[in-house]
Amino acid sequence: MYNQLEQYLKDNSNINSESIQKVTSHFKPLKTKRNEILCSVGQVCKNFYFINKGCLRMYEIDSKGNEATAYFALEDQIITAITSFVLQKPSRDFLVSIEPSDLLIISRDSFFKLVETVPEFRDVYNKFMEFAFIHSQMRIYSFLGMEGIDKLRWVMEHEPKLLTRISSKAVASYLGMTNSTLSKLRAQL
Amino acid sequence: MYNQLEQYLKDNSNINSESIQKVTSHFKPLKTKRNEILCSVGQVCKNFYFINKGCLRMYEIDSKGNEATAYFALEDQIITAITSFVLQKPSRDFLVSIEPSDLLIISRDSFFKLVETVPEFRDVYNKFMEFAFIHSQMRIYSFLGMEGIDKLRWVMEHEPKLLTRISSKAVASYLGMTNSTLSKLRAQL
DNA sequence: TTTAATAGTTGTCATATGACAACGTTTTCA
DNA sequence: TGAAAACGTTGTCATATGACAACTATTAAA
Repeated sequence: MYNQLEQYLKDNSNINSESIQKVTSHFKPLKTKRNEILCSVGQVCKNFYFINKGCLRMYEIDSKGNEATAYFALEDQIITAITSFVLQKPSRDFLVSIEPSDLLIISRDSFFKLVETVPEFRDVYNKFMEFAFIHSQMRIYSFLGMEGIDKLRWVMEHEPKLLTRISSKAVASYLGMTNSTLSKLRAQL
Repeated sequence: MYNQLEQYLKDNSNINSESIQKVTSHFKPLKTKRNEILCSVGQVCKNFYFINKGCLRMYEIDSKGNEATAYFALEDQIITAITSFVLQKPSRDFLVSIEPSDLLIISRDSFFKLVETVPEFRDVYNKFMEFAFIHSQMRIYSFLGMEGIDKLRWVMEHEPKLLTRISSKAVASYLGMTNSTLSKLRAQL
């Protein structure tokens, strides 16, 4: 149940067994179906998730009704509706399972209590933030001024799993294009 | 000299006078001209900056020779070529002054020593990361699938200073469009 | 101050992409 | 299993934006 999370903690800090025990004890298993909403627009996000199996997606719906995906998280990754989780303001995003998923869930209170009391867990959080930021920068850069075909190639190179596993529609919303455009670009390759 | 930095530290943590003293003592003043390069592509970024006066810009040049601006930092903000600074890999970005600027500079070694030894400074760093990430998310979202005119309106609403202070060319590279397009959009308003 | 370089504006034209629709395929769930 | 919904593909057409160029305005440097 906690093997993957333990490995994640070890990979991202110099954490010892005792602290691992302390940290993992605050995570509870949660099974979701496909398309289950973990955080909805307007809600204040109260939880943080580790993915044992499955896939979550964070996205918003803009003023024209179009979806824009911020990111996807697969196995052995952590995710939350970060802006809302951090600032405790109503979320502009949906956090949704796009596959039936086995998750580990921790409340915000427990999460930040651990951040304060377990230095290694604080390191894990900071690394997560750094990674999230760096990933986000890569996308801004990579996508600004890039043509559709190049965005597609970028994802093929950097996040190929997305293309095999996730619906074209969702990938298109991640690339900032319509699904019909993505379909035509795929045909061009 | 250190008034603004002190205020910044106070605004972003519950730091006491002693720690303020300890932190600020590691920052050294640095005056730059216009268009001075603080970190170049290929360099590993070794410093972190606080801006007393002036403006810095972080950008990259893509494979087609087009500039893409990640962000601008004005007075009372901190900035570095973050990805390189964090990962200590050669930077893909330029960090450049776009005005003559009065900066405070701290080396990466001192910076992370402070992060480890001064809990309040660690908080400041984490807040910076959180802010940087959240800002970056806002842009990804806001710009994905948005038309040029709406991106321009977004900046007018969220970062109006950029439009009055920074060259159109640089703003265009921040919005992911050419300067001629930006110019035409401005005429439309 | 003068000259050169840079930046901004505007026009024309080509093109990538969105909007929409038609259609076939796959998935869902009763 | 069968019906309905969702998804993916492909076509047509309209349009926003890039590329390029010509010109003006502004800024920098000698």
